[in-house]
Amino acid sequence: MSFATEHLAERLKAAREAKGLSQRALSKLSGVPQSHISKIESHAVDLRISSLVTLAHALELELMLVPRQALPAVRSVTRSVTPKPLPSRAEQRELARIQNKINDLVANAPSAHLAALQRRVREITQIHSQLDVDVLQKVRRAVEAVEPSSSDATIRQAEDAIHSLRNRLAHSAAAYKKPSAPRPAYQLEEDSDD
Amino acid sequence: MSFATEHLAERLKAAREAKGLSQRALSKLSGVPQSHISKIESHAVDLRISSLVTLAHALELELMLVPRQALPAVRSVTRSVTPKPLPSRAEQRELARIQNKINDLVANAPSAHLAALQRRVREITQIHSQLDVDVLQKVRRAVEAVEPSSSDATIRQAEDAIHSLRNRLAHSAAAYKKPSAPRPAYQLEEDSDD
DNA sequence: AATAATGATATGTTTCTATGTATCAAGAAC
DNA sequence: GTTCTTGATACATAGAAACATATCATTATT
Repeated sequence: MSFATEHLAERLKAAREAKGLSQRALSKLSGVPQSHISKIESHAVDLRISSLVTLAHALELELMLVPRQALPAVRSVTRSVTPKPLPSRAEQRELARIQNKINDLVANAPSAHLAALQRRVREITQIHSQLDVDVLQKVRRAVEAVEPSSSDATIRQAEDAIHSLRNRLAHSAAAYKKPSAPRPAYQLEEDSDD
Repeated sequence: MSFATEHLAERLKAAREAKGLSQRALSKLSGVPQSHISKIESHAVDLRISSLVTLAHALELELMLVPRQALPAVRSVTRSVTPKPLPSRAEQRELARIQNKINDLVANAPSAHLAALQRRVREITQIHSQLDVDVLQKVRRAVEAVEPSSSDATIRQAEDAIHSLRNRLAHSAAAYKKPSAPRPAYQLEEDSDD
């Protein structure tokens, strides 16, 4: 339909994919229906700002108005942000199964304890840095072993597994916090487009 | 109404005012109704992207999705863009009168010649850098002296006045093309808000 | 004092987003 | 080969933006 905003939609889509999220996953995360996300990404709608901002925030993006003059510099800065590598399919799968299991547990036998775990797991899926599938499998098995009627020991085991996974992640994630070395001073000259 | 997009509206308003445009002027420039602009600036609507982009473009702004990580750096770049000083009321007035006169002339006696002049004048109002009111007045008188029935000499005079005005502007405007000296390397640390 | 320009508002109509729910074909995983 | 998952698409509905037009009080300008 050409609203001269296609590149925004493209960026949204790229950001979603860079995070390894499906439209449905982003839908859950943002509250925006999957059908709508699809329409947006295929340039079928002239969406409202609130929608765009909602989606952007879910993808850790910020909507900004940038002076034309500053565009080249901003683009250069933006490009310099190192994207996190995507987890493999297998890893995504393990993470999904872990999350599902915990969600079930929370649904069947709610507790502050489990809720905390749930949050932690979500946190992990967000960070989703490099992970061994083996490690993930171990965690998953520990989690899947838990039943609403399980002993505290079983739960503890799963908890510990998740906890150590989280710590490991916190470490490797730190590497991405402050990306590449300080950049050379940028210029504000004119510049060709992307 | 709080759409978490107030700052965008604020930026639009600030940009408009920085250009010395009234809501009606911006309306003409962008095609967006004045009433709508007012609503937008007072956070009364959750506007569509097309509207935002239209207005932004009229104000030489670009709508961008910026990774959270890059926000501080982008802000720093954006801030570094030196805004042009506003022309005084008196200058605005002179410019408006010149423009009106030429518009009338074009309407009454269209010609490629006049159209070119019209474009040039619009260009000047866009650049709107510092100008002596005296100089503007002189130009205005030259322009206002022209009637559809005027001699070529009269028209020539107006033309010359505008031409020299333009050249003078091109000079002083160059000073803003490359703003302040090269900046120090920026950092990508976290940062407080505006 | 009279005039013009400004931003905020009102109304009535048209258009389209946003949402919920559901289906579908293509491809991936088991 | 069957089941899941994916993105695209359909449809009905509610609510809101967009628009044209006009008014109004306030503030500048002459």
